[in-house]
This record gives sequence, structure tokens and C-alpha cells, in this order.
Amino acid sequence: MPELPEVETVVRGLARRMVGHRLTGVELKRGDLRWRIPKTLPQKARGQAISAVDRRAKYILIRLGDGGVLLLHLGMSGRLLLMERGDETPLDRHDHVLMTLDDGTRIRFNDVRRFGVLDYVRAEALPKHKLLKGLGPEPLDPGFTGAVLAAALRGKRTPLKAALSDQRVVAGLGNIYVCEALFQAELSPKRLARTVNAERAERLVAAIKDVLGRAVAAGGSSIRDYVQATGELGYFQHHWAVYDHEGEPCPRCRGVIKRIVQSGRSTFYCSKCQR
DNA sequence: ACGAGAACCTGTTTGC
DNA sequence: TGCAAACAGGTTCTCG
Repeated sequence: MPELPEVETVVRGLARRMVGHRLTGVELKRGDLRWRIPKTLPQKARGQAISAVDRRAKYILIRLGDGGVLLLHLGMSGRLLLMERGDETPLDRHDHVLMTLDDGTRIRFNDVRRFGVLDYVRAEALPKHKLLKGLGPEPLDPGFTGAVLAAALRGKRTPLKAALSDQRVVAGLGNIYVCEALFQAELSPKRLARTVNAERAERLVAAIKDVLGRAVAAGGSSIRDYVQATGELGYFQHHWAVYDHEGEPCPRCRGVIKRIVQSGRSTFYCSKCQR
């Protein structure tokens, strides 16, 4: 469900509420998400102070006082929902994990499709974790430059859309923001990745940083009433230029936004001005 | 080794 | 109206 801007928004919301507090309980309601949640995770996390909440790509890292880390991914449909002390909203069938803080706040990990992940890792083992070790650069990091992207795309015969969706090339983009960044860079999603020269790579990197930056500032995109941890709605969906705009006029030229399927996913683009 | 497609799972929307 | 197919913000695995 969430891409980098949504995960970043969730992380900020969680950090405000969790850092400085202690986990008084972690309860597994259902352990079979994408992989089995380790049965020992609750006992390892219980009683630990939370020192930080941050992220790597789309992975949320809840850092514990003793050097343990809860590694969490929201998959397609995962949500982390805050419940204030005294909130007796009943749990539903898709609430798989329940965390309780020392101030009575509870956090539900709700995931309808169960593509999400929850694992326990030691901080020193994070770089070697199988889900993190292959990830490409953070797109908002100053070290992510046109030269870096051009190098990652060199020789690739796959369409640019597929290459940018590959988390080993750059980590954090998903279907929406790939479409939006390609539109802003005026590059076709069908263009072969290896044809992205230095000049195009610079343009693309600038577009990626700009789109993601604006989306983070907007609190991400909220689809189907998707709410962030704090209960707020992101509003970047109102700023999509092409995503989910099939048949509408291109905001830049006199073309019409098309929808095609690439690698089994919808791609939205303007065939007139995206080359 | 690389790239395309299937698979994982459930719910909602679309189209005949 | 009703039912089946298509689709959904992700990632891994398999196969050619």
C-alpha cells in the first residue's frame, strides 16, 4: 500500500508518540503475514524503552533501548493505527499485532492482505538482514545523484518503469511515484533503462526528489480513506498529474493520459510529451 | 544472469 | 440486479 512518502509520514507520527515510552506489551493475534512473525518477538520487545523510530526505504525501524529493532513493512494494505488510552474500539479480524505503551496508548498493526512483515533484529545485524542488504540508495539522500542512477541503469534492457520500481536501483518508489516522477521528467515508462544517459538521469533524479519531497510535505497520498497513524489523511492524491487519470487531458501538453500494463501493473503516462 | 510473469491474500470496483 | 473478472500503494519466487 504505502510508498516512501506514506511510510515517512507514518514514521513521523509513530516517533512522536512512541519515543521515550516503554513497550509494556506486544501481542500477536495472527502470526502468518508474508512470513511467520517470530514467536519470541513479544518477550524480546516487552519492557523495552523505545529510543527511535525511523525507516530504511519502505521498512519501518522501531529501535529499542537494548539494541533490539522491530523491523516492519506494511506491504500493500498494512496500517499502523494509534488508539488513545481508553479507546475501546474493538479489534477486527485484520488486526494482527497489538503493541501497548506505558502511557496506555495502543498501536494496531492491521493488514487485510497480509503481505506485511514484522521481524526482530539486533541493530548491529541490520545491514546484513536479508530484506535490507540489497536495497539501493535512499532517493532523498544527497548521495543519490544522476551519476548514481545512471550507473544503476547502465546496460539494463528492462523498461524504465520496471527499473525504477526495482528497490535495488533506488529504494522507496512504488507504482504511483514512479509514474509521477517519469511524467515530471518527461520520460517514457517504456523507454529501455539503458538509454537513460547522463542528462536524462539528472532530470529524472531531480524529478524523483521533487515529487517525493512534495508528497512527504503533503503527508503522503490517502486512497480509499487510508489514514495515517495519527488518524490524519494525506492529501497528495490531489496532486497526481497522471496516476489514476486515464483518459484525462495531459496537464502539460494537448495529449491524453494513457493507461498501459507493464510487469502486471498499471502505468499512467502521456505518450505525447513523455519520451 | 536477467527479465517477465505467477504467486502470495482479501476486499472493492467494474463490466457483461 | 447479479455474478465473475479485474484491480489494488509490494515483494519474492519460479521459469524460460
